[in-house]
Amino acid sequence: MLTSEIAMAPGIVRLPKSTFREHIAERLRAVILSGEVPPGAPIVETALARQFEVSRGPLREALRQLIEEGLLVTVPYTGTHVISLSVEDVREIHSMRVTLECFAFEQAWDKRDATFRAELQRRHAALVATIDAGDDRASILAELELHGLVYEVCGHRLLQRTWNSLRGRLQLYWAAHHRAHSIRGPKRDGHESYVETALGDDLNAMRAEIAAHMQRGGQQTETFLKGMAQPSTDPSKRG
Amino acid sequence: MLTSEIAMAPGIVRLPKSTFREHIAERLRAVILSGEVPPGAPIVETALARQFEVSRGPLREALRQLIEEGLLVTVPYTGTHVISLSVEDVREIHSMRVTLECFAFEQAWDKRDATFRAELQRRHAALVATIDAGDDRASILAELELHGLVYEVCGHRLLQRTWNSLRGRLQLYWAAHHRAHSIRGPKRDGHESYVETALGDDLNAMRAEIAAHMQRGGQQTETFLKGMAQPSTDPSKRG
DNA sequence: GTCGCTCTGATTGTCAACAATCGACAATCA
DNA sequence: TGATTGTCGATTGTTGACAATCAGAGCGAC
Repeated sequence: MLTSEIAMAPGIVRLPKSTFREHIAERLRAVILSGEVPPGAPIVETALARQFEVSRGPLREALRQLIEEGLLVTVPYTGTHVISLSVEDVREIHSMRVTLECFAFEQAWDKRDATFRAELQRRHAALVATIDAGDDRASILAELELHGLVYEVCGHRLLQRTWNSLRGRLQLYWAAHHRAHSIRGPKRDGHESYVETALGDDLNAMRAEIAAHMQRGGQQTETFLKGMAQPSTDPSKRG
Repeated sequence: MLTSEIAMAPGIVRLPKSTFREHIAERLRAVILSGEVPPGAPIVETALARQFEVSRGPLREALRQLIEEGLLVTVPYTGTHVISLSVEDVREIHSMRVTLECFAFEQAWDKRDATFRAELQRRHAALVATIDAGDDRASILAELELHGLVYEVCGHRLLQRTWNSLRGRLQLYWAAHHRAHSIRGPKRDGHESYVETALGDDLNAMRAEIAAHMQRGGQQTETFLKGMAQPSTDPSKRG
């Protein structure tokens, strides 16, 4: 779904104005989030500019965008590289997910119409399909799609924006996680009760379900990360 | 507190590496958040470049940074301008504040040592002082400082990062708000119970206090915004 | 009067060259 | 031998010029 398409009339959409910066940012984000360019990998402007067949101007702007999104880190006059998340970073991602997703369900609780229910089950089925097929990369995307539904439905743009930012880090972590040990594949789905509760009538139960769900995921990855403690390269500063 | 200063030896600190981009982003953010450049105002690259005495390259990167922070909006080949928040945007900011600040207090609840208590009271006193002095601009900063303490203490870098982003929008709104009608000045402080509860022992009471506090602020501004419904120029898309 | 067209000035997007800085290696000296 | 300093290649930061695009003014046809 292209969010940059602006509806003007039935069947008519304004084509998004294209700049090199946008295309580069999009493609670069894709290869980073897919894990093709692993965490910690250096990003060299001149090489990338040659590869994308553009000059360094628009490339640098694309990099600046990804830096602000929290996917890259740069040191002036020295270099740029893909962030590598520490154990603590991952822990923070999980706790933040609980908070945001509970808030999203609170906002969306009264908006769960028939369309929502059907879409939720459709996405769950899609996730199960990718897991059964053993397609790790697709299952990552499917799981993000499933959890993303409530943010789309709740109608809170600022919340969705925040989730988008968090989703990037989560996806980055999952991709690296899978890349390193591929422990996602064999595991069972674990979203049955999530979907069931989301379709039920108990908001408090949903809050508990989210916390439990994230904690399961957190513990699974916690054991994996033990021992390979790498320093966080995530800048806690603002600019 | 300059976080970029790194202690090396007594009296010796590493000077922060400076680039034009950083300085411009800093100064431009300051004038936007102070309200000197009001919401909706156009940002012309060539004019700004002349003003800052740099070329358009680093200036564009600074703009890109502020765009990603959500302070500016740009349309390719057309122009850039300061965002203007709609009524709905402000409503979202307030609801998000409740969620984040409750989460922050949950994380920080067991870390409220003597230093925290003293600092909280110090910042509250500073806020009261600015209000008594009738200094609207200073009182905005003081209130942000007061609410920011819990984020600093909770030790959750991702949460603090999220708060920083939200704070920018809040500050922008407050500045424009004050600029338009200056209704902040005469009003009483209203943080007594907030501080009192934050120093108490009831986390649930704190949650309720936060919700009530934000709702008060929300209602105050709600009436002000009624009727001057301006369309949101905040891009809900990602990048 | 209104619609559509062209032209124009302004603004942004892109490029290639140049300058500043850094990290690493080699040379030098106590 | 160890530490310090000079040098060099690589990389990023910056610049000014040029190209692409847009919004609106002006004008003519209907």
